[in-house]
Amino acid sequence: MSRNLTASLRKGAPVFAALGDETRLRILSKLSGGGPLSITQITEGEDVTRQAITKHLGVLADAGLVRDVRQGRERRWELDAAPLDVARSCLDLVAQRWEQRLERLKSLVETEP
Amino acid sequence: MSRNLTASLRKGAPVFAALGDETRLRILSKLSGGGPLSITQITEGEDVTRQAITKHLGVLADAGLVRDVRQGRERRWELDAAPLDVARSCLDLVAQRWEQRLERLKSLVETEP
DNA sequence: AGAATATGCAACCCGACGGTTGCGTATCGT
DNA sequence: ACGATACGCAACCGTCGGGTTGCATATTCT
Repeated sequence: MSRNLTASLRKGAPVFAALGDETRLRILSKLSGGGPLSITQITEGEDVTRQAITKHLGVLADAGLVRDVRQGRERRWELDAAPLDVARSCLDLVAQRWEQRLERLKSLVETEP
Repeated sequence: MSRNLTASLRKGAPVFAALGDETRLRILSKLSGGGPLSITQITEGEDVTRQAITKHLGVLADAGLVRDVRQGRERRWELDAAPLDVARSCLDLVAQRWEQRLERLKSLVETEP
């Protein structure tokens, strides 16, 4: 049970690390909105270089959050939402235990006159 | 709506960044389990220095994930689950849009003979 | 073929991060 | 009062992350 938590946390860390950058979150946002986008398309409107975006995509890909599909001379990227669920369940576990603890504390206080 | 997304992402990033470290996740795990713990208590069992733990606690505190209560010569730390909800809703927004997109794509394919 | 477009690769810069060590200060226990 | 305990502060270090620039390669278009 607590082992489950620890394991979940270890899996969650890399995903969170990948999510812990505003630029990368914006990239995910773009990908969640439209279809698969090419690197230059993703770079459009961003205030960093295409190379920077490429690196970010690499990080996201390592975390499994995104995958690429080569198509001629361009390389289109699309979202893979699976790790998002991993991250969410990770958050749930911590939050859940925290709630439980508060609950226990609450009932403990309430029984005390 | 899309503005809502961007704002949510900007709020989420620091939280994710704070969560993107295994040691910090373990700290949160410890805090979610028991009551408020002192720094030395948190350090116990960890393979890094007390100072390192102190720094991690600082990062977590900056993200609002944790707060401290001074108590005599010791400083006890407890979880604040609010940012976890922020992070979760952030994930939800991205995942939700992604699901919607898949849904639209699916129905589009299905109507196409 | 030749220009334009889309991307890859590698070197380099710099600041932030994770971590340690050394020492000082405050508080508790006896 | 005095030792032990809990913590803070500051300097220092190696590494990694985000970013850029320059140049090479592949594909498309006309």
